[in-house]
Amino acid sequence: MVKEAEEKPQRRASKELRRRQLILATIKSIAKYGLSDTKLSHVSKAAGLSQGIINFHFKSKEDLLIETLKYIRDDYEETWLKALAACPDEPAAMLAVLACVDFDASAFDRNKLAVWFAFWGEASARPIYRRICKERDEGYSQMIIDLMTRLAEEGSYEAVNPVAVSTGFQALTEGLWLAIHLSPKSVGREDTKLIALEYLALYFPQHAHNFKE
Amino acid sequence: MVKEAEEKPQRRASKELRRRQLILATIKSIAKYGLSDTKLSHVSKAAGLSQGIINFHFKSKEDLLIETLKYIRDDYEETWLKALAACPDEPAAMLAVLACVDFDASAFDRNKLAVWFAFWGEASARPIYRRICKERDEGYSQMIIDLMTRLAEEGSYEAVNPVAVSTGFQALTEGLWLAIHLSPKSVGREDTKLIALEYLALYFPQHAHNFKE
Amino acid sequence: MVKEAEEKPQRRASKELRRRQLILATIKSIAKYGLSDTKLSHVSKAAGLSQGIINFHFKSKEDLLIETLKYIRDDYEETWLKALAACPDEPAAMLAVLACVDFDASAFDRNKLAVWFAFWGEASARPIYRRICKERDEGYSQMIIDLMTRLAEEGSYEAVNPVAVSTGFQALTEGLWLAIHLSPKSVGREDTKLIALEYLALYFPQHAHNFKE
Amino acid sequence: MVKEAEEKPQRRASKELRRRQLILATIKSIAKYGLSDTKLSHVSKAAGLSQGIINFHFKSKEDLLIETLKYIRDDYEETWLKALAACPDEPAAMLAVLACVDFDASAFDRNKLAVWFAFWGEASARPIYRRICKERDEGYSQMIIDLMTRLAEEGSYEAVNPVAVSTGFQALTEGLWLAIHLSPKSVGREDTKLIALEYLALYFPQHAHNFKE
DNA sequence: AATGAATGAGCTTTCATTCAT
DNA sequence: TATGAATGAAAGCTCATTCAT
Repeated sequence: MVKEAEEKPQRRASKELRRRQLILATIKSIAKYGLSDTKLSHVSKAAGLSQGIINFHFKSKEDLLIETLKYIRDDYEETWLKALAACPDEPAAMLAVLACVDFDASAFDRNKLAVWFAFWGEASARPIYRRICKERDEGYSQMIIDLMTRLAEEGSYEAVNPVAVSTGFQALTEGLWLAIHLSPKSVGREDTKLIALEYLALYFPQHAHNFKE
Repeated sequence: MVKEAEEKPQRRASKELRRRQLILATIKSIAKYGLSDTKLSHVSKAAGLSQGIINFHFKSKEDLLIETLKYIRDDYEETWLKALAACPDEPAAMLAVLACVDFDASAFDRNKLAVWFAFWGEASARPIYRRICKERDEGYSQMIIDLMTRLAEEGSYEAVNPVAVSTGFQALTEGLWLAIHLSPKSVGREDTKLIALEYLALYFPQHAHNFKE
Repeated sequence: MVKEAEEKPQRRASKELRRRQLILATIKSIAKYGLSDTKLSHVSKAAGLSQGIINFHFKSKEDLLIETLKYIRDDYEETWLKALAACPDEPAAMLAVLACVDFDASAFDRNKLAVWFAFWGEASARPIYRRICKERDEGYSQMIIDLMTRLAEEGSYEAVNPVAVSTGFQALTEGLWLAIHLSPKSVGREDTKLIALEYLALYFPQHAHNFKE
Repeated sequence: MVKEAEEKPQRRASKELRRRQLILATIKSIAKYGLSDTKLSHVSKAAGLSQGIINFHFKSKEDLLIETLKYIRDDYEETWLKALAACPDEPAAMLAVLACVDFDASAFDRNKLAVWFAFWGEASARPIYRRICKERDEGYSQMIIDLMTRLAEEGSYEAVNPVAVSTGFQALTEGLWLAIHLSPKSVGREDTKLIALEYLALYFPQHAHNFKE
């Protein structure tokens, strides 16, 4: 029987599944209760499992939190990599996709946003969080710089400093996230998307048509 | 010696003074330990006072945290109001001042920055924090909109939507804060200041000279 | 050895068993330290368990106290119901049994007596205690009234007002408890029993023979 | 001036007044909050004075409580001594007065009643309270025994054992107090007074006319 | 692999007491 | 005498972690 042969891998898979399940429950709990009020009992309850389960799958609560942060770090990267993969290999189009994906219904998740802010909030006190947060930014940042560099060569954008503009672009995006985070009802994702696109259009006016919705 | 005065605070200080002293100690503690790891013992120790003192001057730990948040909200407003008061009453100059003040050595305080992120991190879970954070933004935001509206009338900036540009500007500033917050060593306040100023220059090119350092 | 079983309680006991165990420890503690000096540490130590156990099985200390009061309320009722069940169904005999059971070695428990006084002492300040104390009295009182009514019909006790006599009888009993409570060494349970029986004999002289020991 | 001569005594008197004031506030607080929830802040507030005042006039909180108990002990004795003084020197009349005074509007004070129960509640744990409570009973008890002995000699009450009847009488009175304490709304002082008087009438039928209202 | 009762360190909070004013 | 800010020991309670089942 095939089943027998798969038994062991299945068990491993199931273990991995449990961890995933608990990480997703942690994301929900952080969004709902905040990082400082997230208890393991919230998490296990949200996962529909028993109290002690977490210390069985994670070394400690701290470990669970770090794994949760790593999860959303990887998840974020995956999201924009996928978006880029589904788009023509032209820097302007790709930048436009990146500007959009952060605010698109398909990828945007209020809970994950809350988790980012939660860990950013503790970053000054916990180097490990800071490191993982920065890892997220660095990959993304490098991609933006590359794209802007390619774009700057395509057009005549000699004045544009890709590093600075990329820093600004990323800052703008994350600042707009804050606006949504604080005022989900009054700040819409459509508006913020337009603001991010316009930023690109201002710096790369010859490709402005790429940065219209 | 000045030190003596600090080590042995007057045994009987005014209530308002003590509260201030404790709030300042709370800011330090949040920056150092994070919001979720700030203990009252940290705060009272940082203030050089006894354990019980906090519940004597504040209803509870939660109350202390809220008062701390209100304190930095008011402190922030005071800072930019003062900066504006010391500057000629011209919208472009005033916007430039606002762009600079957030990154100027005179006003910038890494601890307070950490406190902002700490509370933003809990904002999704605690409406009271969210409300106070938004109050900070609203006054500032309104001032930016007013200035941009005046500037738009001065020059021929018909295409500029002051509300959207102001949202972007504030987002950019706060996003740049995040970059500093996460990478204090690699992201300099001079660089971020230039990025913020350039944002203004892009939208208001006829006043670009105002937005050079 | 039996001792071992007591010293090392089963690590996993049923919830109901633990609650009972903690309530009994609470009774001991109240008798020993008084209500105002009963600490959770006394209780958990008396139960041979750890500090945190109480908040695991009871919402709060207050909840534990209320459950303790309910326990002795129910325990008291059970005691006299059992005593009545073991006695012929004749009102005079039954009244005699009720007069005796409160002072009989078999049912009398100095600790529980102390607990009653402890809660009576707080009754004016805490409606919830008052309510539970009254519940105890009401069931008992009704039984006394019924028996006296039956007895009054049997003999020619037209002058006897069962409600008033029952109130007096219950008051006498509880007052005698106070005498024992305050002077356990000089006031004996045999003496008080005789006083209570004589009260009945005075009101129901035709059945006086029932009210001799 | 006379004033100078009196200055010192006045000061002492004023000190005594303060203590009295604080003891009265303690009685109110115990009735309102219970003994276990009576805080010095309640007492000083009820007295309209400042926090630290109590440790100035009493060695400690415990000392204040003991003095409060002594106060109501003396106050109680004073009450029935005065009532006896205003009554003809005949044992039956005097017993009737004693039966009444405990329930008479003139002397009855719900707060003091609550204080008695509060201290009785702690009596099993605190010998000092027990001692003072017993002191109250003893003087009163002796007076009752004396009166009953005199009465027994007057009439032909050979069968009456003054000690036992006196114990019963006092128990009845205190038990009726409990009924009032627990159910101030449903148990009236008129009813309890009649029950106490009837007890005397039953034991001393030849003087029954003395024990009618 | 999973449960959930039990633990106990560590937190916030209370409050009698002290003491500079 | 009197005040009330300050202290700090001690309490109740929380909750990550453990472990018998």
